[in-house]
Amino acid sequence: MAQRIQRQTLVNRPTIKDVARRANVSLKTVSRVINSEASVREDTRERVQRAVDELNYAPDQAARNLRSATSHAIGLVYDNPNPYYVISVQNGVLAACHDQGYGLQIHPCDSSVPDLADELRDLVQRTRLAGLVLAPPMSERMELVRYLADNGIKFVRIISAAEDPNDGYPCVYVDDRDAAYDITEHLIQLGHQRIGFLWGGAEHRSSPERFKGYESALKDYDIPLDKKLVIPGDYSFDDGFRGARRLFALRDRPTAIFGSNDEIAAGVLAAAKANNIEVPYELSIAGFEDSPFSKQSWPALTTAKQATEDIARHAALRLIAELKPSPSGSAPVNRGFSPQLVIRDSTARIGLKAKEK
Amino acid sequence: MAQRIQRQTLVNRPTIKDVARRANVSLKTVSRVINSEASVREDTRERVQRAVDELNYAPDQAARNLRSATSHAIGLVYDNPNPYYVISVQNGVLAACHDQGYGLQIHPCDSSVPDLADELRDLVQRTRLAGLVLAPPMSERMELVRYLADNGIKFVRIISAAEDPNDGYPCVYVDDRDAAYDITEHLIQLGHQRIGFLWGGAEHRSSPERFKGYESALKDYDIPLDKKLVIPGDYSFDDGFRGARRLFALRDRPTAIFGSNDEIAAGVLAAAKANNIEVPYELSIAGFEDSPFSKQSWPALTTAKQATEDIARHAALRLIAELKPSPSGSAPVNRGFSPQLVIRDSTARIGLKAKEK
DNA sequence: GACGGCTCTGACAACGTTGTCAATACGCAC
DNA sequence: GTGCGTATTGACAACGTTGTCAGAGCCGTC
Repeated sequence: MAQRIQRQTLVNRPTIKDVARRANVSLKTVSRVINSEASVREDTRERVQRAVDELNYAPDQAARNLRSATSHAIGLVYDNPNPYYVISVQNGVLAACHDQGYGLQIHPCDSSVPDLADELRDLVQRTRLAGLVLAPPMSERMELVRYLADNGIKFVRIISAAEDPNDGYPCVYVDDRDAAYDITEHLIQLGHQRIGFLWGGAEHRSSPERFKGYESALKDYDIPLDKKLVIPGDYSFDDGFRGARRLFALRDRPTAIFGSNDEIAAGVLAAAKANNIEVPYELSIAGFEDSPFSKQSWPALTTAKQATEDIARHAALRLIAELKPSPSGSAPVNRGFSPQLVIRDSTARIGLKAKEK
Repeated sequence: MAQRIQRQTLVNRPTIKDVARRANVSLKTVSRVINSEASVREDTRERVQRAVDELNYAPDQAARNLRSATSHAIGLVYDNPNPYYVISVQNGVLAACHDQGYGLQIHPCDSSVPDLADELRDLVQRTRLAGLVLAPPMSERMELVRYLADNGIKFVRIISAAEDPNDGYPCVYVDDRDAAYDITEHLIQLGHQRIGFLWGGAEHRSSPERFKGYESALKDYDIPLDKKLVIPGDYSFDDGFRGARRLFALRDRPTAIFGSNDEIAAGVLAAAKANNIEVPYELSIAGFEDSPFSKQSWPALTTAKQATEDIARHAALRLIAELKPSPSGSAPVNRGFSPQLVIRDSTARIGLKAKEK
């Protein structure tokens, strides 16, 4: 006589019904308390809350998502080869979700596929997502953004822009231009006049933004822009390596190179070593992003620190605020972030010798 | 019978009811087809499938999870400071989930909190997860594993072990010992006799496993183990840096250092540079893991390549197989993976000069 | 004391799916 | 033709929650 194993103890968790019975109210009232709706008498609310606490009740997400018009889960859409960036974004969004009692569906994707828009719409429908957080570069493809908006899909973009774009679509914006200006200015103030610039991927809006910062700092210091010092490429180590080699081959070599992100800068560093160029004494190198490895390379990289996790958290909070019927009447507002210059050992005054430092 | 072709909008996606009407069968039959249950006549199945395709129907996850005893979502639990590792694991698990029509809930956590077990149980209950994939080090904490099992929570562990532990709890295991042996042997065959070893975090079972591989290779080649060459530490750049400095301070310096992962090895590399020790000619360095930056450091790191994404994918497939009532009757089986030695430029024959290479 | 307009509460249906169980159809042996 | 076992199908309830709407209680006004 085999004793049949009981259904998992998992099943025995308390439901809204148990809470209602214990607090001696109806299901609906408990629901109201949980969702902090108005019009529940204070003493009733307390009684229900006590029952909730005693039973350690938590609403069932599946049931909630099924029934309510607006679900309690959002999606995070990204296509970024940089794990440091992705993890930071995930953690920021997760923190916001946890705070607000929302679930999170991560969705890495290939931004180059033609039917990405449909893919995202399907994702939202299938998993009943209340909205999406879009990371670059998807967040910057306007035809995609418009399609989503037209299909009634709520979202918040994380984008690169010097100021609030005010294009009618919600976002959190990062002022890459300003930070790139700071980096370039830092190099100029160290005495560098010939500063190479390695572009990031053209599909990211941050790339032209960073270039604009570079360009504008040069202009402010009356340094002519030499197009031979500006190399297109991708946000990758390999393109940093290749770009640096092209710059090294110039008759009039740059004394400093600004890589559009830390990976590019790491590539430049490797190329310098391969060519026996001593960093920072013969060549200053700056990156952008403040990845952990910018601290760990040798020498440690001068860079611009993005508060990626914070940015992502705010994007998610912005989205969730958008989703909830605003009780205070104040509409959520776009917010801007400015990366901060971080000076480390890969940049030095031009002509300085090792011993003098 | 008038057929209404409706444009699929967010509010109006097709339900199982629409499919049933179109295929002229009952709801239940459609459900059976979707879940590929037995006992549906072939022509009925085809008719339903056609309707599904035509309507582009996809089951609603929320409703499905709510109703069915076994939900269609699993969780991924990790606590790892290495973004490369985490992203690989995520992508592997996601691939499996996508394949099998499962949802994924990621759950980064702090493995040092005392009530982690309760946290995970709550997570499973609240989000109705059908099971968990546990990454190290949580996967290797037996009291946690037992607690989960006792509470009827299904899981599959990703663990470090030389062979199937056969401890009754399902896993996918990685033979770190064997790979560490290979790395050590590679160094020995290059002529190194004094090989430093930097431990990884003690809470990871991979750490002693890798040490055992090191130990056993030395023994096989009759090289006495010098305890002064073995330094405890964490899987971090900083501990690699500090450990290397301690080794450099020894009267009889090692000619090679085996760092338990690539980050440690990167720390060793930085320390070598800080001490003007030329790699690989004065010092060979090996890592473990094959992170992208092992290719990008200078010189590129000799390491062991773990097929992390594949491992994670199999762990998830193993879990899902466990969850489904096995139709073929074959119980899912634990599977082992062996990292492969990857020789790059950070290791060289002892005494070799730069020019000779 | 009837009434209107609040505030608060509850009964009930509904969301889209799967589990249970009964009903029907079919094939085959007698 | 009858009976029986198996294959296939469908009706209905149920999962746990929220939306709708109506009801109950209270207060102040005429």
